[in-house]
Amino acid sequence: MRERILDAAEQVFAQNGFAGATIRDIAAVAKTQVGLVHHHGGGKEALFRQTVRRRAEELGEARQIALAEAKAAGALALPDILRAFFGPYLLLAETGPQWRAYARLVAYVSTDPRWRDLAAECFDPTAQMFLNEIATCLPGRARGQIAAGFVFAVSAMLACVTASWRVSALSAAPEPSAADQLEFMVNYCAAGFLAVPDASRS
Amino acid sequence: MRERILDAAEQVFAQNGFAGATIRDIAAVAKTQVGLVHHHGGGKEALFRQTVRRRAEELGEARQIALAEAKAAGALALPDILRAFFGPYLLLAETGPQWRAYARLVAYVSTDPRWRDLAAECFDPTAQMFLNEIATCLPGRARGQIAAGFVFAVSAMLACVTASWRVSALSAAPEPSAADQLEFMVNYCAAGFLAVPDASRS
DNA sequence: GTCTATATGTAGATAGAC
DNA sequence: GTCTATCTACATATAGAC
Repeated sequence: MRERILDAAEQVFAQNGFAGATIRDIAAVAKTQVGLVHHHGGGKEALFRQTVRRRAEELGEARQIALAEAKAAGALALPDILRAFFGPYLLLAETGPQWRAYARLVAYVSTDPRWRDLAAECFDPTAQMFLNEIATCLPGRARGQIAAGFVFAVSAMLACVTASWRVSALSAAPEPSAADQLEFMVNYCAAGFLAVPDASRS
Repeated sequence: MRERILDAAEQVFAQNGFAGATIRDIAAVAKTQVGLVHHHGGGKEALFRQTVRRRAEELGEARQIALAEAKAAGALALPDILRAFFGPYLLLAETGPQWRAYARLVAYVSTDPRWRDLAAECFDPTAQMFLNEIATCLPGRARGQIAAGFVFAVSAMLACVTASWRVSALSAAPEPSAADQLEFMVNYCAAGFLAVPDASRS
């Protein structure tokens, strides 16, 4: 039951945001009662935090494994690092709508200062790990610039999933495959990072 | 009075999203009554649409003027186009918190399918104009790829404004000046666009 | 146009039977 | 653990006096 409620909560929160979601909607999706959602979820806010945390853990682990595998395969270049970051999520996003909906949740959490602590708890450890790898590929760049480039890359990835309908509307083109999206993002962001001027040579 | 209500609505909507905002909050910020907000705004949804439209028009005009001025100054290169797109907003964002809050509103509208028509109405005309200019700089690239790169650039700009606190948190660096942010984004996105492979030469 | 008062619905949360 | 019934608060919206 607990799992079913979390699944339902995730879907409703992703679709409507925190304020727009209602316990009643969640109960309806989970085919259960309002009281049970409270019983298992511990209130609306606690339920929200649980849903974000649950997938953040799984995704963070997949990314760290992908990074470790890329490292084992040889010296890490910038595109390899980005692929290890983007790839696991795009793979998961293909497994079903739940992981696609999660992108909206992450976008929601990572731009709202209200969830600052949740974002820090769920996303910062993995982010710092990738930031360190990127920094070793780009010696001489200021840490702030690398962090800015990384936040751009994350927002691009989220836009890729949450706003693909806008890309289609603007270009009258069909949606590309996940593999094409991955290569596009890796190329775009790697080039963007390399364009950051080296602060130590000026 | 109407202006004061729109100002208040914009602030509250940007801070809490559509569902999280309440007419009561808006009335309180505008220092007026709930009934008046309905009277002038025509209901919550109509009020929301008005707030988004009002600034979209002003921003779109500023961008088109910047583009025309850049064109008059000589041949348009990719960084010139991006500067004409990013620059006007970053300038406005420095004039006060209202324009900074607007970035959250735009991010909200442009990722939620519920506001699809509003996004199309407010943002597409200007977007198409810039897409066309970018396309002439990048002959041979598929329109879909250019649109994807453009959506990335927009999301990066929004992230720059709405998630600058996350950049600071990740890097322990102070926030850069608006001029530095502009140059960073122009460099990053221009390089990203140029990395898109030419579909006509394969 | 402005304000008070109110109608109507629905939110989150809980109490208590089984 | 599960379900029904209900409490309390606050949401949008409107009616009607001034």
